[in-house]
Parts: sequence; structure tokens; C-alpha cells
Amino acid sequence: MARNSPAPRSAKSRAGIRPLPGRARSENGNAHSDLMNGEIGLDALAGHAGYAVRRFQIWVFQDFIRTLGAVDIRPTQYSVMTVIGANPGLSQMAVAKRLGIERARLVHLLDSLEQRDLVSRVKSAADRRSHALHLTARGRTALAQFKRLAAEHERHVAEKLGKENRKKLLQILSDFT
Amino acid sequence: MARNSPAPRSAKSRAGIRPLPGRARSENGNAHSDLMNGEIGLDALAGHAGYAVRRFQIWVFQDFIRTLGAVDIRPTQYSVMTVIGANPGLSQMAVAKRLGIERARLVHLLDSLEQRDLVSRVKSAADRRSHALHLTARGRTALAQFKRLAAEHERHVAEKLGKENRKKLLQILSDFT
DNA sequence: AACAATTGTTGTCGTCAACAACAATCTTCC
DNA sequence: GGAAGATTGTTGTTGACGACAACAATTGTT
Repeated sequence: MARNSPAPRSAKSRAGIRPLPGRARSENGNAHSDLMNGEIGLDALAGHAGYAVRRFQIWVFQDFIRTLGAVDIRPTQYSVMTVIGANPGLSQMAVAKRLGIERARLVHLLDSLEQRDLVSRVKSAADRRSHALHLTARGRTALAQFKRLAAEHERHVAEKLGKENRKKLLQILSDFT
Repeated sequence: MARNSPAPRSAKSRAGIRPLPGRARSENGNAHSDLMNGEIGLDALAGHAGYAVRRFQIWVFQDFIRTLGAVDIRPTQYSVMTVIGANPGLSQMAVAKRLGIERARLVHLLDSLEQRDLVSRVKSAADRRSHALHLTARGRTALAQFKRLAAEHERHVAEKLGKENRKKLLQILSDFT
């Protein structure tokens, strides 16, 4: 989603907020039509849950990335660490299934987290094909901080949606978690 | 790495090593524990709107892509055509802003749609930098069909969420459309 | 006329989902 | 007990996508 490689200059001042109201006044067509007032209709799009959700998700992720920018943790990395932290010893397959990400993708995610000494792959004695995933000591203390920042992010969401709306949203989508 | 190392072959007499029977904790092994029943806790993740939304969005998009698979139209393409259909003559900049996509990205999207004779770029006489976007005749009839299929997709969403929940969801996220 | 801003375009980079293939290692079944 | 099939982690590829940067053409602004 966003540039967040640690090396290049941080996308700090970026203020990656997207232009919601989009005062897209002057459409180039000539004098005709009802668009002149700057209102660009969405037509059928307005009734599509998928569209609204896409826009919302972009906003949420950008806020998450920005709020956890200081610790350089992205949403997926956070989800992986959270699940491992709550269920130490899980295999990569189990984590991938639970989070709905491809095991192929998880490989790179874990490579990164392991390099940062946040997660460790322990060869399982029971099934030598698989790895038992654990947080390192450093990973545990780090996760605690991540959770505090993530809670702050979640407060931003609550501000944006309203407390009750956020709650209702979580309830409506609870089947997908 | 582990892939090509030919050495680690035999040696490992699987005789003595066994998975510590006393352990009732979450272990990678398949033999036991709380994972067997599929119960993998999400911990803090369960309270994050972003996580729920991400999972939901994946589901919705997959259903959309599948439902409109016969006509080979993806969500973003549909959104572009819908907006152009409802506001003929818009510039690329205006469409990009309204839909929250990069104008650089829109170039490719329009290239594709133009190649399929669904959209046409008309050089604007008013501002010769910009293009006025229109649906072709073919594009208009095609969009009508796309909308029917999209409506079917939306019914799938309603089935999944419940009619009322879908409505509430659209209302909660209305600021983002 | 000179200079700043906008529009479409091209290109690069990184994220991400979906596959396919593979070696190592279980599991199953005869 | 061993062959056949399934699973796990891994590597690689493809394509959609968001964020940026640079550029030519064209306004607009002064």
C-alpha cells in the first residue's frame, strides 16, 4: 500500500490522506450538463458495499501505517505477530489459514520479522516439515508497544466513524474475522 | 536455503525424539492441543475494524470478480465506466480524483477499456491538454449488462450480511464514497 | 513574454493475491 | 514394510494496485 521501506526517506510529510470531497469542478466538457456545479455522481456505485469498503479500507490502512510508522509495522505484520503471540507454536500453515493469507506470502513476512528478531521459527520435532512459530523476547515487548499504537489507531477509526458506528461495523463483519 | 542443501538427509534417526506428551499447550504437532478444534485466537485483532474490513473486502471483490467473470470486468474498471457513464465528458483528472485512484493508474485502465471499445478519449477543444471521456455506443449497452451482473453480486453481499446489515454498512461508510 | 501550475503519460518500486512447481517430510493404504 | 498420495515450507511468476518522480504539452498568471 504505502512506501515504507526503512531505508528511503520516510514518507513523513506525505500526509497521505486522500482527497475525499474532490472538488472536481471544471470538467472539461463544454458548457453542458449538470456537472458544472462540481458534483460528480457515482450513480450505481453509491449502492455498492464493495466500493464503500474499498475506500474505507484504504483510509484505515493508511492511518494504521502512519500511526505505526515509528515502529515500521504494517497491518499484515501486526496481524501475524498478534496471532503468534496469542498462539505460540503455531505452524506457518496454521497462521496462514487463520489470517487468510497465502503460505507463500507468509514466508517473506516471517523472513522479515525473523530478521528483526521479533519472531523465531523453531523446527518442530513432532512434524519435521513444519516450523513452530514463537515471538522472541524482543518480539513480546515490541508487540506490547505495537498494541498500544494500534489502539491509538483504532481510536482514530472511532473518531472517524463514531463510536457506535464502529461497534456496529465490527458486529456486522464479525463473520469475516 | 533449506531447499538445495543435499546433506541433511538421513542422520536424523527419528527414534528418540518424540513430542513431549506432557504438553497440553499449543504445539505444532498434530496430535493434540487446543488447535485441533480449529480454535486459533485472534487476540487484539478481533477488535480492529481494519482487519474485519480487509477480510470482508477480499470476499466482496472475489465475489464481484467471479460474478462479472463472464464479461471480464474488475471492480475498478466497473467503477470507472460507471462514473463516466453518469458524467460524460469528464477529464481523466476528474475521474481519478473522484474515484481516489492515481491518474497514472487511470491511464492504463482507460487504455484497456478503450482497446475494448467501451470508452473513448475525445480531445477536448476547451482544454487541449485533457481528454473528455465518453462511453462508446458499445460501452453503453455493455455497462447496462455490467450493472445487472453487479446487482446480482450485490445480492450476494446482502445474502451474506443480511439485508439490514448491508444497508447499515453502506450508511456507516457513506462518508467514504 | 516569462514563469508557475495542470494534464496526460511513462516508468519505477513495493505490496499483495493467486498459482505452479519443487524437496522434504508425513500419512495412508495395500 | 513400502509405494502412493497428501502436507509443509519454499521459490518463482503473473497481474492488479498504490505511491512517486519526471517529462512534454498546454494553460494561467503576472
